[in-house]
Amino acid sequence: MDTKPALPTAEMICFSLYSATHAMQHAYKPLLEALGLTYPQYLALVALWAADGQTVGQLGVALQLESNTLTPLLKRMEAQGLVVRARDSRDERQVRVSLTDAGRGLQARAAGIPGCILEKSGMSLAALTALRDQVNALRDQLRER
Amino acid sequence: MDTKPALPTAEMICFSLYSATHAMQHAYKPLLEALGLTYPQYLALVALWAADGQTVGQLGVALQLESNTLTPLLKRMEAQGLVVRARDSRDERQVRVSLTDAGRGLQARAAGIPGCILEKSGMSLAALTALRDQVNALRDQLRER
DNA sequence: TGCGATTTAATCGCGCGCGATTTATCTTGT
DNA sequence: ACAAGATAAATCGCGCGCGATTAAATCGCA
Repeated sequence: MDTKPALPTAEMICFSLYSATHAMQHAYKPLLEALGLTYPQYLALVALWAADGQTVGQLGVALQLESNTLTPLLKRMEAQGLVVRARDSRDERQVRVSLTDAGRGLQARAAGIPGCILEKSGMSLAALTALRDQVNALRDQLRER
Repeated sequence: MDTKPALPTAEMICFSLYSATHAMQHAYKPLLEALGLTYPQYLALVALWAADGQTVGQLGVALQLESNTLTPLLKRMEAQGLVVRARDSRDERQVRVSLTDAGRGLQARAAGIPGCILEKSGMSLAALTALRDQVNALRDQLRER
């Protein structure tokens, strides 16, 4: 009654990434919904905690997302009171995204998340770091052709 | 004017998978749209090429997706004439998904895709296989807790 | 200075993913 | 044989991702 996941070799790497990403988001979900966040929203907050007041474009570079994804996401975060979006007075084309007190305040409440995920992964920090570097190398290869 | 992607250590593994998955789908896109397929539709076809006539649930196991994702996806593929969906006469709860001639015919036209992706990845088959196994191990760890 | 080219966000449309619920069918225990 | 429970797929709502397009602001260069 079982289905062998008998996918060809090259497809399996893609499927691995695909399903591992879903599993990762699934692992984050209970931790994040306690904070009222989705996974991409959390990634945006992490980027803003590291550097507040970034433009939409800079966030796009950091998160590898376009404005067509970021604009509605940031609007929802603004509606939640986590960030403020404002045109840059020096260059009105750009929109700067700044944390509110509530947005900054979430950093402390989210402090335990990385450790919790690390534990769920069942891997050592060294192994995860090595894996990360390989996955990043693959991603960068794919991006530049 | 650049943004350092200065994300904390544990987040970076997740972000790696997240962005590598997007990069992978981006790499597949031009190859797949020549066939009129999306990436999840292609994965479903690959699974059906390996084993035709699977139920929605079996496909869900193979692709790690639920019926709430698969049903509309398969309906779109049926509308394109790639598959047929039919209730199993032995157990009317189940729906079997079978390839049409057109769906089977795509296999030949898609034969070059894995090699093309392999080339774009810039990695050896051995390296990709090793990476796949590590990513699968991480995914399985995350799934079972 | 002025006008076309470029840059930046925003908008639109569509296809996923998935939590939660619903409907139809089958199984089980008595 | 029948009701209670279990199982399979479908439905609903919402938040991404992203290709394509649009609108506004800035830049470049004659």
